[in-house]
Amino acid sequence: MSETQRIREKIIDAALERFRHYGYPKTTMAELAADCAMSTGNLYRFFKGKIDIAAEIARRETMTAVELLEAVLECPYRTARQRLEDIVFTDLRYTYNLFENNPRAMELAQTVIQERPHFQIESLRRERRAFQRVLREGVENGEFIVDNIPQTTIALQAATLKYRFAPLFTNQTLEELERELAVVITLLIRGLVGVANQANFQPTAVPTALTSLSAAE
Amino acid sequence: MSETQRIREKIIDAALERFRHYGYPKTTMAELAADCAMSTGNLYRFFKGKIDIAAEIARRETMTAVELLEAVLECPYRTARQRLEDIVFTDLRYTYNLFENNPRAMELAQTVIQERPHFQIESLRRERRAFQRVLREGVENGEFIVDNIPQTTIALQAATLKYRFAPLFTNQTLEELERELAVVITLLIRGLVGVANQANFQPTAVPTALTSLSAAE
DNA sequence: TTACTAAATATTTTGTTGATTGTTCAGACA
DNA sequence: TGTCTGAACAATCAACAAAATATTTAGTAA
Repeated sequence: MSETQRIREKIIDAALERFRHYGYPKTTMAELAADCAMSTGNLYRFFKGKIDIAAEIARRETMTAVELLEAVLECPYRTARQRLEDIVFTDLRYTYNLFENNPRAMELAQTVIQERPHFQIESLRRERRAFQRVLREGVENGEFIVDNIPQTTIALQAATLKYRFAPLFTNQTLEELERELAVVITLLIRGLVGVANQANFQPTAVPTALTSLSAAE
Repeated sequence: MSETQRIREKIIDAALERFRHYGYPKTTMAELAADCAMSTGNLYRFFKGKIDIAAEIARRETMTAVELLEAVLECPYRTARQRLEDIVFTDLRYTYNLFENNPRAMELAQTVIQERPHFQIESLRRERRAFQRVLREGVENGEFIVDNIPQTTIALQAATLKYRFAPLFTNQTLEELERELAVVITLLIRGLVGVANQANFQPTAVPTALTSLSAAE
């Protein structure tokens, strides 16, 4: 890791700590500089501005979310249907817990999206890759019948929109959201599978937690 | 109509006019009172407060939306599938146009929801009745196979959430949203119809406008 | 030249004040 | 008695100054 990179990490660490404790607006560049034992002006050699520090933190958060999805997809011996369920439930639980046990995270996300509208588009695009991968797998092994994979990927993402920023739309509990999502995903999957696979079709049940989402971080 | 009711209408009319032109916050109770040739204090005999006037206006807007849905559902000789498509596209187009050609409407809606959280729940409940009616019809005539109608109604509503307050989530054009919704609803309907009806299943095409949504009001 | 500081400057936030506005209520009027 | 007014009161807003903060830059040291 380059020296520049190392210093960037130090700044990020300091910001992570302060944003979590005091929130984005109450954290000053002077404080971050002091934490890193450098002058305020020097921060600007590592980040273009304050919002860029927040954007980098938010970006990493979405990256770890996507990595979590990819880890879930690595799990062997699962049908495409199961993988799709894994994705949406993991996604719901991850974002729900993130916003639940870290109230500042929502504020940070909204600030970044407000200042950098492209951020949201990129995050959605990254998440969509996981959907698309599962869809393609399912089509290849004959489990799904889809004529236009990119379009259907977008549709799946749109139909499960509510379960990403759930706390933004509703104050339902995680359990309620999970039960609701199970019905939604049942419908969607029945829409994806071919006639042959509908014979013994069972509704989706709320799966038990796939990964232990520790409260820390 | 009682005299009290008549005066309430007069107040609503004045508020409608002023909210549309100057917005909710810039409209004063004194102005509304003057419009109705009464004292400020007297307004409070007809509405509990300023927000209640806004809430009544918003409630009526949702009522006409629901009435529009019900009118669409009156259209004879349509399959349950077509009716479901009618609902979601009508809904999308109605709300999109409402917020499009009346920028104050969004502000009003958000103010009311903020102050009266129950408002949104009630609106969704009313809209859900239309979904549920179609679902029940579809099940009765064998077109749909649904084991739990209320649950599935909620799921349908959740999956099409994006297409109600669309301008809130995205700056996509109506055409883009329509194309996307067509794919979503195709998936959902394939998830609803029984195996027997999947034989010659065709994707949903974006329907031409069902009703002429005049720009006025 | 490169990495940095510290001061200069631009922008944003905060606090304060007066004015405006929402709401209540004592009393007038019919 | 029931309807309504207008003043009283409370809450909110708007404007502006002061302070805090973000960002830029001139200058220093290695």
